[in-house]
Amino acid sequence: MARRFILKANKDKPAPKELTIDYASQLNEQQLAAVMAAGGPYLVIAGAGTGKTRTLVYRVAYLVETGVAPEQIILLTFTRRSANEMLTRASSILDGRCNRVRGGTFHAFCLTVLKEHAPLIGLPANFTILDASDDADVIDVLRTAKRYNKGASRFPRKGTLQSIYSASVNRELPVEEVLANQYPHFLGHMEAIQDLQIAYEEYKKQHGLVNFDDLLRYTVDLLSTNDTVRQRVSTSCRHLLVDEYQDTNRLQAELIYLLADVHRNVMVVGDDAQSIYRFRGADFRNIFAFPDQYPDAQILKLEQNYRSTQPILDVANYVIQRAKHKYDKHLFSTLKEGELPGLVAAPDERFESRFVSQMVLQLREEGIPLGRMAVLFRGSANSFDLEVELGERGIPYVKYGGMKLSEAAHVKDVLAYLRILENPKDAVAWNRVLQLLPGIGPKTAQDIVTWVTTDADDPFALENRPFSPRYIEALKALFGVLRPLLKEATSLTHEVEAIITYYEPLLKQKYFEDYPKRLQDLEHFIGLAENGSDRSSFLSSLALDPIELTALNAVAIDDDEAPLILSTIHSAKGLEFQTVFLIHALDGIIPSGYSLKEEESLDEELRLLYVAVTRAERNLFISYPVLQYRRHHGEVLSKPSRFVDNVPQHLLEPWSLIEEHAESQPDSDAKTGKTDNSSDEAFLPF
DNA sequence: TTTCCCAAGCTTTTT
DNA sequence: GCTTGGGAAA
Repeated sequence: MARRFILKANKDKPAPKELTIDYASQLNEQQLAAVMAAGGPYLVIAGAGTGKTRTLVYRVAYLVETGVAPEQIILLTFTRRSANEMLTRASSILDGRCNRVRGGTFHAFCLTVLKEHAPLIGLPANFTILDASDDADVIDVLRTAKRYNKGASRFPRKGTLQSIYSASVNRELPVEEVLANQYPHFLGHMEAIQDLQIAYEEYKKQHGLVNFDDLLRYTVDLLSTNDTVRQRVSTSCRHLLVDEYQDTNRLQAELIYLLADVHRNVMVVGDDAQSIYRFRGADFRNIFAFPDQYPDAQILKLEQNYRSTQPILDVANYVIQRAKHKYDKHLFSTLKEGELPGLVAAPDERFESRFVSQMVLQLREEGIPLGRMAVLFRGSANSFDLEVELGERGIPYVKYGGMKLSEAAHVKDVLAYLRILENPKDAVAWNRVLQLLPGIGPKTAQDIVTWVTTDADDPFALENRPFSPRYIEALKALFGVLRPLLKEATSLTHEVEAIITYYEPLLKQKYFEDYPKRLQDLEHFIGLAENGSDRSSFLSSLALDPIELTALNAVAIDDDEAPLILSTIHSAKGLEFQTVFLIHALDGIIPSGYSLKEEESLDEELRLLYVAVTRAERNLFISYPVLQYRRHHGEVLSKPSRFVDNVPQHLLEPWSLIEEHAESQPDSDAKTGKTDNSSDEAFLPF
């Protein structure tokens, strides 16, 4: 029988200093309860726009003010962007005292733990982090080596294998089950897939390679098997704050549990109606399992929405109640009045883009800054047409969720050289670098990688090596650049410059059509390296927090005014905007065509739409093109998203677009039944 | 073994 | 449209 011992307050202790922040006046009752909560486990259920971020920010400040050492507070979030934002806000309300609070993604946190304890789990301290495509490349090398690609029936491709293994780690399920659930057509290859996985795990360990999943998994392994380390790490995080708990997967929930081992001061915040990472193993049921995991957990709720007007919330409420799995949510706002959200039927994609750009300009005229408006969409390709239009009209924008700088082939090439310097056993990097040389293909690269990564003293030794004259000069040139950089400690900037000087001719040869554009990216890259501290953290931060390619260009275009935001719905999570445009609201896009088979994934698409709608504060436009271009079919009549179709007109007002000077109305398609005389109209001058 | 060319297949969301 | 796999020439 466990006993409880009550520690009495120390009467002699000086009274706590007065709090600098007047919490009661800045927070509502529910928020205040969460902010001033004592230690122990808490589950905070917070609907969209109810001040979740605000609550976390004040909680951090409150803890610091009441004497918790800032570095013992850990704020775990989903993106580095939101962690930074929260910590900046906390620091600003508390005159910088929150500066040393630790915050970041699960992955980044795990990285710091692993860097410190790498040897304990058989990893070299200079291990490299693989992004998803590097990870797939490792798998591909082994897949080819084992000749699985030669079989009679189709074997999964590298990317598919990567997803299979990743799902198995994140959901803590055997590969067998992942195959049965998601890839039944590959069940015939089960043994080969399992065998390949063993080889793959072995290969990664041998070459000091760690993928995103490994960061989580190794940390959980380390903390659950090593009591000393667990207690030490847990003690160093006296207060755990976890944002977006509905998007954690089993592994992450387990990690939190281990981190809270010593003190159980863990506050998780989330909204089950906003869970949108099922594809990555997230399970919104985690949030309901929390009280089972922590039987003494207290449940707090934030219910009042401060973000949006009631008409916007009415649409959100209407939408979410269509879910098969019902949510106990009904958002209400203090802002009763507001514009009715619009459902814009554009004749085609061009019209939709013109509508958005014109409306953006009009609203800017009315005084709304560009940076307070956002265009959201399901997949990053959905905004291509709009991007062209914005470019033509000279409207600056940043796009989140598109191509990342570090995903561009030429940047990956340069990163590969750096990775070799960091970890000379990094076989993926070697492979990439070697295959850039004329005369070296997959086979030769493999052979060279073997001898280069097994020689402990000097990877660049050529004596007794079975090289061929076909490529030896090129190889010597490569080694000639890398060897001095590896031997002598120089600055990161110098390394990057030396590498780019060497790489430039190769770049010119490989991409002669658009090589100046790529060279420009590399110039940006040098700039980043100049700001980066050391090579190791530069590489890992690029892997864990890749830089949006358009962000760099947008800064170049205009640095006076914050640009318009273009973002996938996923990347817009947790953010809010004065005006939101949701474009391409089509059946097959949102909900995505892939989700139609399963009720559960269909629900997730619905939650995604819910997230998009609840980003808006004042104006919301949902638009879709009536004619859609489809690759093999040409122009096709599309179906508006089933989620917004048939929303009563008093909630979502139909708009139609009329060409200026045109006599006749554009084809109002009878099937949609939307364009009638009561519709609002927007004019599109040329 | 590399490299070049052509056909076929796939194509969401992210750390 | 872009990657991947196969086949053939160098």
